[in-house]
Amino acid sequence: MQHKIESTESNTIIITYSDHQTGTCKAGLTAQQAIAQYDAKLAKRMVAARVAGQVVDVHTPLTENAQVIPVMPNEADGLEILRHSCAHLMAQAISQLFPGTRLAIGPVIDNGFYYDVDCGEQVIKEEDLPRIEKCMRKLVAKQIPIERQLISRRQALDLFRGKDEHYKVEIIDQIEDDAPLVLYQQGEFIDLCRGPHVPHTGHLRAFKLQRLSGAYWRGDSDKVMLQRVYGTAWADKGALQDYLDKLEQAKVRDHRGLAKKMDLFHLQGEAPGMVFWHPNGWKLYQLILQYMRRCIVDSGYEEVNTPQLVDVSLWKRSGHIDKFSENMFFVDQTNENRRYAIKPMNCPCHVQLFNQKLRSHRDLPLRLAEFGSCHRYEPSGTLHGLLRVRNFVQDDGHIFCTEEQIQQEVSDFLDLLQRIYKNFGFQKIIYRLSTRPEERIGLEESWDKAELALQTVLDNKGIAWELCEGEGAFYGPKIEFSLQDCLDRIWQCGTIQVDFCMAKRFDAYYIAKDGSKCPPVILHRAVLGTFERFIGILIEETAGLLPFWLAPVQVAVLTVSEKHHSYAEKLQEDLKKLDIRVKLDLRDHKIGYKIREHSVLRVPYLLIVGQKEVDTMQVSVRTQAGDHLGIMSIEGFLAHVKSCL
RNA sequence: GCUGGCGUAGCUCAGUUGGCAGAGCAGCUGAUUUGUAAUCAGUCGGUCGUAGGUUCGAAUCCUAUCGCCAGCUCCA
Repeated sequence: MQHKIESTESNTIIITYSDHQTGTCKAGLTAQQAIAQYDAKLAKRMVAARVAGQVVDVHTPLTENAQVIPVMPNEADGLEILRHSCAHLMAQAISQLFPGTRLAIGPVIDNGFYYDVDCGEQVIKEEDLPRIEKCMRKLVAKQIPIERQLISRRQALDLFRGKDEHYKVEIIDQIEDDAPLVLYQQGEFIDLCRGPHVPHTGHLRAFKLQRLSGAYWRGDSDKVMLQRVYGTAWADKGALQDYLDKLEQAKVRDHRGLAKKMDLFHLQGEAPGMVFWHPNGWKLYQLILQYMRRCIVDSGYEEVNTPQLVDVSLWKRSGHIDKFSENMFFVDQTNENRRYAIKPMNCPCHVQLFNQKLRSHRDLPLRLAEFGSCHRYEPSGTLHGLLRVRNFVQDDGHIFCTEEQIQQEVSDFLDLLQRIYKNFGFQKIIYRLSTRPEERIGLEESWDKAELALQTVLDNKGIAWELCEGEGAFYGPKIEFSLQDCLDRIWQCGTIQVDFCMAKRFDAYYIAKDGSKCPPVILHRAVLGTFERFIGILIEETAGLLPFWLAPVQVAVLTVSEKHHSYAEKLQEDLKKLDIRVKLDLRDHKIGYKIREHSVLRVPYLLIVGQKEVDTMQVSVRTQAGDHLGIMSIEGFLAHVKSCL
């Protein structure tokens, strides 16, 4: 189907190229033809055109004077089009190989694309992916033209109903706009799509299907589950290979593998989602905890500790039983005929602490902190190493304050958080504001106030943030502070949540200036989030090469032979006295063997001790990265370490 | 929880069509006394995740179950 060519007053229009040269052409010429006048090679390789700033298909006819720039496959817009077309190509191949397949959606994602399909009884297996790829390549070789068509809503509905494509029908039904719908056709394959697309399948040269998974139709777990096929696509084979190599490299940073190598922790089936910390891992954990303890004390918090098992009556009152019980563990103590909940959060207990005294406005803000062990029953399919567990400790805290104090407290918290993340070496923090969810407690006007307060602080600090509508906690909106793992998956770590509800539920109040009783606002906040997740991310961020201050073992002393043992032992004692975490390796192995082993364990510094060092009372220093720092005195080594901190 | 895949020695992994459970590393023993990412030899080690079933015979086929992996839903 051809585009309708609008008549123009003059038959000739002026086009401007990317280098600001101008030319003329007949109205109705396509963007590609216009580019071809200027550079035929470019026109052949272009995947789309930017006409007057709008990205459109190459076949789009030009109707008025405009700048016309080719969109090439290696630029961002071009790649996106390429990937989108690749999703269609894959859907075409799947439709051929799995007759009766119904298509849902096939969008572009970071680095690639996916398509959700419903093959009825047929199951796409991992081993089918090469088959689908092969079919795709055949379609590529045919250079099938990809044609755009405009179609009325009625025609579209008839078409897709006729094909029994009920997902497409549902999508069309939900498009409110009365404008004509856009179809793209390549060979026998037709899909509803906004486009633009590459002009023919021959442009899709570098792609790979990656994995399969299930995905609910419209992301709703009550709806049918579709089969999702993921793929990646690039401008050329080199870029594709670079990306695949990068993925392999990233997997080396996976904290689960590194934890094994570094002997940090393990998980086992009898305690799903709960961590067995090994000595090295627990050292790291404690170092971070002690650091956080110093930070919060310096920031005006008081540390407390509260029970892990609390009678369900308290959780009924807090609202957790209503809104959160699916995520809670319970303990039935039958000989007492009592039911306890294992705490999923510390907040209700902190309110109990607040309530133990009559509080004055002069006591506010009251900042309570707790490194309390919490348990949450997370669905089994969501558990993921340290990044998603069922038993965790947060660097949790609750600030009891007045409404007027919210902004200052949130602002101070953000400063603290940014300082701490920087100290751990994180550059990229993702800020998200999550607003009221459907399941919630509290008054609408309280939510209005709380959401506004958080947004104001973010804006005042000039922070770029995303809005996550409906994703707040049941008791209040929150700012989430997220970090990314080795595969760029986003994990929420820190958070600050405004809560106007919890205090009222527990009749918590303070005496205001005018003598009246007022419920305090409670700010729930955590900088790291959970130690578990934070450590997982930290390991991936550093690829296990922890900064010196966090290395479980900071220095290993390795002897060349038995003759050097007593000197090495003395060295160990001296370093211990200086609070350096040191390990001595006197085993009967060659020095290369010992170096390899401690390098794998990611020990930052290896001190090699042989005859030369014994004679001169020095050490030979090697870094984990394999750099030789030469032979130096202990003092010289310590000075070097200090200079690197 | 859902979909798909996987589960074999401490670790990383082979194991063909159903036919005696394997390798490398680690461990242990011995030799070796070593100079910057794996010294040599010998040796130990497994109810093949668990429970049923089919079969003359199951790591292999079937069913259930637990766990893990990827994604979905959910979430720090």
